[in-house]
Amino acid sequence: MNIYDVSEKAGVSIATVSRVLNGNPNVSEQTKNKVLAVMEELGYTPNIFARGLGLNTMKTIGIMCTDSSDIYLANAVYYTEHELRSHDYDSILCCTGYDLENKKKSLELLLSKRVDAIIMVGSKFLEPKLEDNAYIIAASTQLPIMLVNGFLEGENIFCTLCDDFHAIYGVTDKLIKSGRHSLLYLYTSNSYSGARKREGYLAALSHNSMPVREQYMQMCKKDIKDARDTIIRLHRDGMQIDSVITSDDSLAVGALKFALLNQMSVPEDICIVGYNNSILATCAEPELTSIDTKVEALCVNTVNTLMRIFDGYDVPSRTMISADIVYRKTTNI
Amino acid sequence: MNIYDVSEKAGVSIATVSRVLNGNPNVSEQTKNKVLAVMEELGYTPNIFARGLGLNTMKTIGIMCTDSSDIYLANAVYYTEHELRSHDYDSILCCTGYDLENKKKSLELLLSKRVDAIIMVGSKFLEPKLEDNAYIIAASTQLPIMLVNGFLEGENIFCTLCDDFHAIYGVTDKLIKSGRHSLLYLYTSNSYSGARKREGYLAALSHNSMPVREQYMQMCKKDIKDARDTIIRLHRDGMQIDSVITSDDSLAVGALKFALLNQMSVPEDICIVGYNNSILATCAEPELTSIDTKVEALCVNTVNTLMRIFDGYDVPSRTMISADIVYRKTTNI
DNA sequence: GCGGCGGTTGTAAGCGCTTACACATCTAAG
DNA sequence: CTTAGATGTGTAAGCGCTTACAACCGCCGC
Repeated sequence: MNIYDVSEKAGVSIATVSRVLNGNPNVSEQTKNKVLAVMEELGYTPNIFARGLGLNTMKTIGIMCTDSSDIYLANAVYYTEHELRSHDYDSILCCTGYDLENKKKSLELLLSKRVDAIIMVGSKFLEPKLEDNAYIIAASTQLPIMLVNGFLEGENIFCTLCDDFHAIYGVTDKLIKSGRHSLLYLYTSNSYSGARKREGYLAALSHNSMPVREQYMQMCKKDIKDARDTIIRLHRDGMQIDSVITSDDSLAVGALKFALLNQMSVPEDICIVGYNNSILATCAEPELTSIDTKVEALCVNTVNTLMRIFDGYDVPSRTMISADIVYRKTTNI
Repeated sequence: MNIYDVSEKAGVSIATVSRVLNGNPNVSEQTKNKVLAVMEELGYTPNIFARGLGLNTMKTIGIMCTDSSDIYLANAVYYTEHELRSHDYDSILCCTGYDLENKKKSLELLLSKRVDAIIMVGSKFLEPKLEDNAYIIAASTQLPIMLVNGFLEGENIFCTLCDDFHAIYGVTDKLIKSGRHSLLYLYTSNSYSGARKREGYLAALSHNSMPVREQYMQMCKKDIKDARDTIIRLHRDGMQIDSVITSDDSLAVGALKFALLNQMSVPEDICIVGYNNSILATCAEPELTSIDTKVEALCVNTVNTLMRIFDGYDVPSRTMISADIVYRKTTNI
């Protein structure tokens, strides 16, 4: 079943059929209808490979995601895919994991699939090798590389960022102003976005003339138990803690478990702030104050920027979207 | 940059280059190495479209998922993608939503992409129209349709199911045996898997000679608050409840919130059982007893079955994987 | 009556790859 | 020494589509 079958049955040439297929205006209304009718009748579907061969594009975008089972990233993938589809683009999903070698392989795979652009979700972008990779792609192909909440500078690299700095700055500042002075910052990774959050925390301390104490910035796994145990350990070592600011809701839940074990009341004895405003925030008891990072807006902007690039417009290489603080029961600020 | 450039530079014919590309054994070690060296030097990447044109396959599987932002489905997509990749297949992700018209469009899109099979995740499979669609595909193409925890009968339709019946039967039975007699079953949808769970609940009642009371089977949205409010309403109307069995962890969390509001102690006054053993189960306080539905095993089995189909083996059209009850703090059975 | 001009359609040359078949070598058995 | 068979390589015909170019038609103005 190919274009010849259609052309034969419709009594026209394959060129005409192809024109109808591509919405070329140089076809009389009459012929067009006839061809369309035959296509319908035969249930004809154009062969995407042949088409791609000629056009050398497949209207397909590669999505690289470190871990699509992560709640936050799953949402990002979902919204990205959704928005792409509304623009008539498909996506090939590539879950790379955090291993650099795998990322590189995924990148090559997407390139070999002749995707029209690559959207990266959840990469850390502080790893020199990955930077190299992104640079190499951007340089060797004209492929736009879109980073969702990541940052790299480069010819064809475009970033849509959440304003993590001001989000963390905002809550930290409010907590301090409300009288808190032992603020633990618990984070999971040294990603670009992670670095911005950390800066926000530090800036708030500094603007309030509070000392920076290294042990009050602790890294742990993105895991409820690991977060809980980290705080338990710190507490046992005598650390005073009246607030926990985290880089992910799961850590905040860990903090909540710690408070429960120690019979500390939340938010009186200890304030807890989550991040990403995921379902964990409303699942927790009491419900978590959390930062809404506007995943959907981030993804929509990323895709729209990409579409503008395809259309030949100049676009800013960097867009910042501000986050919201969602106040719930784990703070009284 | 194409196969001709490589063949010329290597001083061989394009056929030889193609053979090297495809691992055809009829190439001398010497020539092969020369060709590989030239490819490397030129940074040659075969054009996937041309390849697809010749082979009429792209080693790509379409994944249809109703909502990849759902925790359970995100996991399923993740494992499926992962397993496919380990078999050297790519996936095109299509989030269809629950609208039938969209599902149909997604189906057509995947077909037009010439995917080699379709894996459906999270479809309800009780909707007549969708069945029709699946039947049409299965009949009109030779495309295998793989259902992850869904059930349809048809020529090229293969299902990997979680044994939801025995999972729910098991907990319900244990609860009854431990003395509970007012067991509320809270569920979200009338999917195939949902129907099996319900049957499990009913069977357990019946085997313990307990009456079936319609109002003890309640449907609500997959949403913490909606579940909570549903139970609050029932309770206010005077319903006795000493156990809540749910079809999703989020509903169980809702039940937990109800218990908290009513100062009922868990599990003494009320036992609560979740489903899917998601992160919500360990996020909740107390942690939820939940059913581990073995998503990974389900997905791995689905992909492996597909690979066997591709290799020409006969495979069962239906595989059942048993679920585990993970005992935590919301039950004392 | 003729050239020219839109509008419409057809012809044929790719796009980059796979692969059946043909052909050339070389080996080993008869 | 011949020859069947194994082994390695090349030729060329697709795969189904796009599109530049050519060709045709009817119609206009001169």
